[in-house]
Amino acid sequence: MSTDTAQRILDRAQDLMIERGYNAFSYADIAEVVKVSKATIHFHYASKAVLSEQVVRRYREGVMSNLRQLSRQVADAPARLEAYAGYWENCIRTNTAPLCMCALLAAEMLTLPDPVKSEVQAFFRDLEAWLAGTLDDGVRQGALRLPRDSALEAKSLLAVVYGAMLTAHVSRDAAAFAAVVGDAIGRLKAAAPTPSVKKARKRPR
Amino acid sequence: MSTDTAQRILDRAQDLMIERGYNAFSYADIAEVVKVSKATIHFHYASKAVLSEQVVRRYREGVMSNLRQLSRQVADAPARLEAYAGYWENCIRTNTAPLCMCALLAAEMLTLPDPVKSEVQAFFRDLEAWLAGTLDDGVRQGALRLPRDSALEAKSLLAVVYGAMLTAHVSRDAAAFAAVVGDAIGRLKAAAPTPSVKKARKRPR
DNA sequence: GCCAATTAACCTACTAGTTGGTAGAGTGCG
DNA sequence: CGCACTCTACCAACTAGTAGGTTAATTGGC
Repeated sequence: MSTDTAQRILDRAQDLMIERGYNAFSYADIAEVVKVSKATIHFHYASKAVLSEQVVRRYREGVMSNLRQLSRQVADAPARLEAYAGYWENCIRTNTAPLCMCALLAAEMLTLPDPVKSEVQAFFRDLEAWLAGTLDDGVRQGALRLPRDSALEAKSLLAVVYGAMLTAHVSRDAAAFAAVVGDAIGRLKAAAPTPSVKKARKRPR
Repeated sequence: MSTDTAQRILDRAQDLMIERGYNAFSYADIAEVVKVSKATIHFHYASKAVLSEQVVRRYREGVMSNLRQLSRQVADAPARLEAYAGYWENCIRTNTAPLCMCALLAAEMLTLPDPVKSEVQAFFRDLEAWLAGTLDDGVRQGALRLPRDSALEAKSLLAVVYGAMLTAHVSRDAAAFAAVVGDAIGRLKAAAPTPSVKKARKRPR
């Protein structure tokens, strides 16, 4: 079935882009693994730019969908941030994905085709907004205390997570990632802490 | 003169690697600008791996030399950190170098030749050590107060700087870099601040 | 229900251009 | 001379992308 082939091409392209970014993968790489000819890839995706754009768009939508789900499932804002950080710590530790695809693409920004560039920008815009929203939730819950406004704190947290991801990637040190990001989140917790496991009263909104 | 050609090749290779990283520049790109043939580049640098390794090594040595000089010239640790951050803020704002070359190479890590990989690792090792040293200086001077040990704080600061660099690069927003990094440094300043210019007593070790 | 036309999906074989790298022939200088 | 350096001319392998043809399923007219 065709849908299947198109999906499998997209899947493998994503794998390759997570591993190598934009400049270091080729149609031939995909063709080899998916067991189709390069022409088939061109049939489904007119150009490398189009294929890459769709990969990043789907990646972004997937991430944002997961984050929205996380927001629904974990009301407590600090716990939600820790779950987010924990996800990446796990990816790094198990080498599932040692780096967020968009961190890699961000570095390659100047060499990306415009549509891909836009998707990467959208990714960080959305992620930063989610972080800011979660920080606001935490303030409303009385579980977080922000030294600065949530917009700046979200930018800072985003920077810490992606910077820690990058440096941990270089030294292959998942523990360093966990320590740095854990510390950054811990700093935002309200001074009077919920003593570990005592669940904050669950309350809609 | 040959030295001159070799130098010019190295210079231009560095420019290209700062702009595009490892995977998106070619011998032809260099040859065109330096006005020599590709064969000449191969005469001076046997392979792309060797050339890149030397570029990164020189870059690293240059950066570390500048940082040591900064340590000598600016005794006050917070001011030293701010000078370091200010350097990058300027690079980003004026688009001199919108991203540290090693940030880009860190993202490309999995596709780098081994010798280049090692150089990138050495870069971050050295930079982190310099930051830790500066933080220690600040504590000794009474100008900084670290919530955690200097090794972890250095890792955190490194992550903030490189993460902010990456995200600012995506959104082309030097102000965001300055705000995030400035905040991170500000947080480390001792609660009772030296009122701006009062120099801490200079004391060897 | 049957046959012709169309279409989606895929192929092989190719293009033009680029990649890193090499061979070997100058060139100019001490 | 011999040596350091640079060149032209080439290579095989790879790049994204194209041309043109082959299936097999789907559609529409009768």
